[in-house]
Amino acid sequence: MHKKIGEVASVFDISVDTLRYYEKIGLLDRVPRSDSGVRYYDELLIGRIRFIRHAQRMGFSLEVVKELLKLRDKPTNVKPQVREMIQHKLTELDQQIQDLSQLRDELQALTNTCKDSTAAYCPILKEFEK
Amino acid sequence: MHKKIGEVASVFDISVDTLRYYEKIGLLDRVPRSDSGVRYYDELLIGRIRFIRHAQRMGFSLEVVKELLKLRDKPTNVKPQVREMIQHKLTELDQQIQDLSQLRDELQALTNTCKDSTAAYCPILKEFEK
DNA sequence: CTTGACCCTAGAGTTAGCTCTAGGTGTTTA
DNA sequence: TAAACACCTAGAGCTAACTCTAGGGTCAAG
Repeated sequence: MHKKIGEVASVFDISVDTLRYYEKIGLLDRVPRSDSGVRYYDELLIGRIRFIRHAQRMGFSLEVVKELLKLRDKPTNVKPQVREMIQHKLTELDQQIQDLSQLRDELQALTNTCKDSTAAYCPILKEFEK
Repeated sequence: MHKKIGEVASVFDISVDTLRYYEKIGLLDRVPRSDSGVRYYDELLIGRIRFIRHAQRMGFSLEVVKELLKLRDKPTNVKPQVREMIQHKLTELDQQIQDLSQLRDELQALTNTCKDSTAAYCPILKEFEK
């Protein structure tokens, strides 16, 4: 049942370097080694890695994932803290989406500037002078 | 009329380091120096910096800005190339916006999982195990 | 008994766009 | 004349999340 690093890596489609890196930065405690030093990951560890990847996919930085892992390790009720972290991320995402949307609209307007133009110079580049 | 680096920096609200950096990476040619080695920026150079900052605000990386500057320096009609670069950026932005929106929706769904829950454990953290 | 596939470590390199450091020159104000 | 302040250079450091390098160990198959 216990998997070596290469096997775990292919399960999650990440590199062995990434797994060693997670250990190095303390996202995982020191992974148990065989006598010859080979890492062996049990189901608990693999669950932890799954958690990390999932949280990361949800847009959380590894630093925040670390905090989430701490909360996960706590036996107490941690809903309020977790909810707050998610709320914070939601707010951040909304801001990012808004910023990008505004940018897109401005760029769109820029291409319209140029549309059907018969000018010899490029009106878009001219716009960047402002 | 010619401005020293500190003055230019404050015009654009950037640091002098940033201006020297732009020169170092070839976004600006070697800026003319006084006998004692002090940089002096004329209107042409300042226009170029304005162009850089504007293009950067529009979401282009400095590498792409470099290409835009090359096009700007060309006397020939460059509209098609520029339009294509803008189109490319637009596509990229649309993808990013879509990705972030999906993320937001998933996170939102996650907080709903938890809402009004009376469970002792945190359903959100549970969700990350999957 | 050697080749190849895997594993190990410590530490350096990557990316973008700055930002800072150390050590020095020049200019301006009290 | 001396302190304060802006300028100069070369090069290192920062962030995040890896990715790679060098040098070496372990193990099964042929």
